[in-house]
Amino acid sequence: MTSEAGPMGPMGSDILHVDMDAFFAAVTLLGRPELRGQPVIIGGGPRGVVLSATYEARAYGVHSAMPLARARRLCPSALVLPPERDRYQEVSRRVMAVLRDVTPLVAPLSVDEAFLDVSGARRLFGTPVEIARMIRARVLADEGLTCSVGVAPTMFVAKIASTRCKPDGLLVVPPGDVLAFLHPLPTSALWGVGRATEAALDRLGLRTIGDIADCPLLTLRHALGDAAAQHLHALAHGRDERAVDPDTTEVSVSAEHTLSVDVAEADQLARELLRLSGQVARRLRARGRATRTVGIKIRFADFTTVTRARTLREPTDVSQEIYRTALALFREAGIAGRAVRLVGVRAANLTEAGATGHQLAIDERPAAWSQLDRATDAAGHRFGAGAVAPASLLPRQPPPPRAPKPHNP
DNA sequence: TCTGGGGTCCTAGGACCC
DNA sequence: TCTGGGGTCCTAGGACCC
Repeated sequence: MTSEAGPMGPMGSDILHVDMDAFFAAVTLLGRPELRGQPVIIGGGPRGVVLSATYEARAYGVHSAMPLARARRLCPSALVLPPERDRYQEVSRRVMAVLRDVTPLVAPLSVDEAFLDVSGARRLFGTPVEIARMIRARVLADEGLTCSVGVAPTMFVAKIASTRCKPDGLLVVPPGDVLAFLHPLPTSALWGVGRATEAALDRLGLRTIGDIADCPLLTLRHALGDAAAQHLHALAHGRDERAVDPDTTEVSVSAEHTLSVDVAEADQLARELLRLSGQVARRLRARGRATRTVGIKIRFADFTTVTRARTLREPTDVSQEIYRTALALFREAGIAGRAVRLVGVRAANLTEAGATGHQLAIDERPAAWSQLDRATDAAGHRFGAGAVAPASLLPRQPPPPRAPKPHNP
């Protein structure tokens, strides 16, 4: 709980939301300056979606999460480039470091967004607005990238503010202006209102945030359930008790993959589960964590999705154990023969690795599997991820030429 | 339009315990 | 024998976010 007030008191606009503009596209364009000013879309794959698009492409109606096929139709002149995730991560780390130079109270929301509580930084760096200007200038000078910053008394108002001043903007919402700022906005501007909730609100005749504020809580509760109703009602009145929390400990780790064509063959799906289990386990080990609940996700050709999960007696970070559980879940799910478009593996219920004494079955020699993982991780560090893989994941060799049958006269 | 991959949080129902 | 109520843990599904 960081409720300490800055020199302006607890009611100042001390929360910043920093949001990079068209982040993936902007970073990619740093390496391709000749493309500046043109419609560029980041995305790829036979069944891909738009991950990011320049504002020139957005002018044609292209936006994030849109199927690439549709984006291409809307904007045939756009250049579609593959994502460069490592570069995005790298730039993200440096931008977050700029923010942490201002205050340790930085809560990253994703690679390209973060909240800051600057109430303790006034003495060093000035008012929140001055800090926002400084951050924008430094990110531009250091990285050649623009960002938009919302400044407000609460996290969610700061977030809406940054969204409404994009791109390359700065918007301050003083405490006294919060309700006048919020109430005319459509319900969908609220954090937590997506398609389904917007439709439910619409059925109640609620179109703006002001409408929600005026609606009795009980009515909202019937339509949305307890938690969502409370949440939205509070937000609509400008109330948001959350503090900027720099703790970023994950609750789960997952890996999933959409196959380039639908697959019904069990062996091929099992190989995919093996690969994804390895990815999940490797990430767990890299973070020093272990999982007690292993889950799988299967999406069929018709887009219906099932999940299955199993909680283990002891946490594990061993690739083979995660795979064995995932495979058992897959076999027990009774979906043999159906055409699958996506498979996923998830680890939840995370603990610190080694926090509990390993109590292991004697017959399965997990110590040996664990050693294999460590060796694989080390090789991955030296030779790049994927340098060492289970034999069943290696590209399949053509069958060896058949030896001529010995003549046995 | 034909829908990625990484996450978080909530709900509802069942098992189990007291 | 018909029958409470609360708490915790687990699973499946879904909404939502970037």
